[in-house]
Amino acid sequence: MFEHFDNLRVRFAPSPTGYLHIGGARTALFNWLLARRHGGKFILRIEDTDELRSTEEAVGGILEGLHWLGLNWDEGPDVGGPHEPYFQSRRREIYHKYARTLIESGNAYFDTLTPPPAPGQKPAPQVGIDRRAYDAESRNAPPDSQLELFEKGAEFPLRIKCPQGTVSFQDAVRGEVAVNLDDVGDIVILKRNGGPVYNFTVVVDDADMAINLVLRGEDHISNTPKQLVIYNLLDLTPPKFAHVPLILGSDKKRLSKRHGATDILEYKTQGYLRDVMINFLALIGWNPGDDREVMSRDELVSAFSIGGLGASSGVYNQSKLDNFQGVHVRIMGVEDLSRLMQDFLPKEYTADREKYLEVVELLHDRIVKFSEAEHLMHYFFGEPRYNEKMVKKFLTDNPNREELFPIILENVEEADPFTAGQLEARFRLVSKLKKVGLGKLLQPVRVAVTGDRMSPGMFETLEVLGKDISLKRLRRYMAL
RNA sequence: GGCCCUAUCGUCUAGAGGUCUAGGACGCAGCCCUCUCAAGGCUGAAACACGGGUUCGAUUCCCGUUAGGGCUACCA
Repeated sequence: MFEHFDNLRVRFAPSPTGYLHIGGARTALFNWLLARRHGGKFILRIEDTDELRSTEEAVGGILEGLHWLGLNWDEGPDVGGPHEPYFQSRRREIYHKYARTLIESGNAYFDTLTPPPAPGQKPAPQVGIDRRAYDAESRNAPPDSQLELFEKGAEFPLRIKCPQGTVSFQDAVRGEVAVNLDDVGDIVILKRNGGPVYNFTVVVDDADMAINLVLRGEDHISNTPKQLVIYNLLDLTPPKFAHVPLILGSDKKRLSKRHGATDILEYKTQGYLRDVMINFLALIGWNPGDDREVMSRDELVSAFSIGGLGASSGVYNQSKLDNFQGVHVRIMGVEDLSRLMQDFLPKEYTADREKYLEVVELLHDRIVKFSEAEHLMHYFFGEPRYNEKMVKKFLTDNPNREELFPIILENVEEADPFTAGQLEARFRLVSKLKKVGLGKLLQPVRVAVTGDRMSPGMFETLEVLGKDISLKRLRRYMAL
C-alpha cells in the first residue's frame, strides 16, 4: 500500500531555529528520494511560527545546505509554487480561516479558565485536566458566543474539543499505532496572542498543500494522533505517515555538537563530496535490499523504496563516512577529482594544469577529505614543511649518512632521463650492490624532499618534482 | 511519572518459522604486496538483550522484563 504512488507530494518542513543538521538532512533526503523515485513533487516549507527562535540566518543556512546536497525542491522558497507562501509566518490568515471553521462547527472553544502562564514559565500541563470545569465554563458554550470572542480578538487560547475513544494510523515503517484520545486532550491551536501552534499549522499546511505522504522524524510520532484529531475535526483526509528513526551519537544519545560536526555545511567545508554525504545518510535507516553500499545519486533514486526503511535508530559512524569518501574518490576519474578538489587548494597549486593532474594522479589513492589535500601535496608546490623529528632521525642523526648520502646524491644527479623508471633502476642496482635495503636509501630522500616520512612512491614523486628541485632539497641535507 | 517507538557483531545492516555451524560493509587484528603512507588481496576475532509462551521447530509470531530513544508547552 505504500509502494505505489500517483501524484506523490511530499515535503520537508524544517523550523529555522538553527542550522541544518545531519538528521534533518537525512529526512529531507528521504523525501527527495521518494519524490524523484515516483515522479512526485518535493515541497519545502519553512516552519517559522516561533518568532522568538526563528532567524533569517537559519533559513539561509538550511537552504544552502539543501542546495549543497543537491536536494532541489519543486515548490517552496525561491522557486514559489501554487500554494504560496511557503513560510508559515506569512500564512496567518489561512490558519485563522481554519480556526474559524473549527469554531463554527463547535469543535473549538476559547479557554477562559486557564490563567496566562507566568512570564518565562512553561504553561501548566493541560492533558488530564478536569474537563468538567471546562464543560461548564466554555467547552459547551454555543459556537456563536465563541465566534464573537474570535471576532473581538479575545485574549484566550483556542482549544480543540477532543473527542473520546482512540485514534490509530498505519505507519509505513512501523505498522499500526493506536493511542487513547484521553492522552491527546483539548490541545491549544491558537495561542493567547492569536499565534497558531505547531500541531495545528502542520495539519492546515499539509492539507492545503495537498501533501499525501508525510515522512518525518520519529520525534513526531507522538504528535501524529493530535494531528489526526484535527484532520477529523476539520473533516479533512489525512496523508499517509512514515516515521523514520533518529540518528544517534556514539553514546546512543541524540546527536549534538559533542559528536563532531552536525551542521551539514561543516561537511562541505571539510571537503566531503555531496554524493558521499547522500550515500552515507541514505544508508542510516535504509538499505536497497541487497548488499550494495557505495551508490551514486542515480542508483539511490532508482533503488529507493519506503519498504527498505528500518524502524530502529542508527548511530552516526564517522569512520564509515570517511570510508565512503575514500571509495567515491577512488572510483572517480582524475579529471573529476581534480576539478572538485581545486576549490580547496591555493590557486598556485592548480595553475599549471598538467603538473596539478600529475600530482592528483599520484595522490589518488590517498585522498579522503579535501581539506587535507593541501597538506598531502604541499611539497610539490613549495618548500616542504619539515617534520623536525623525522629530519633528525633520517637525515641529521642518520648513522649511515657518510656512507649513503654521497651515493644517493650521485645517483640522483646522474639520472638521465630524470624519470621514475630510470631512478628506480639506479636505486635498485645500488641497493643490490651495496647490500642496503631500498628503505634505507629512500626514507632519507623522502624526508629531505617531502618533509615527512610518508608520501607517494619516491621515484614518481621525484620525477614530478623535477631534477632541479629534487637535488636542491637533497643537497640541503646530504651535502657533507 | 504517563503515553508512544525501538531492540541481530563495537557501528551500519541482511534475515520476513526450518535455507543460520546467522550473510555483507565499516572498524579492529594478523598475513601478503611493498621504498614510507595509502590502495589492493587473503585470513581472523566479533551479534540474535533476558524470561515466558505459540509451534514438531523460533533470530523471525505473542506477552512480560530490561535497556535505549521520543513525546508529555499558549516550542517546532
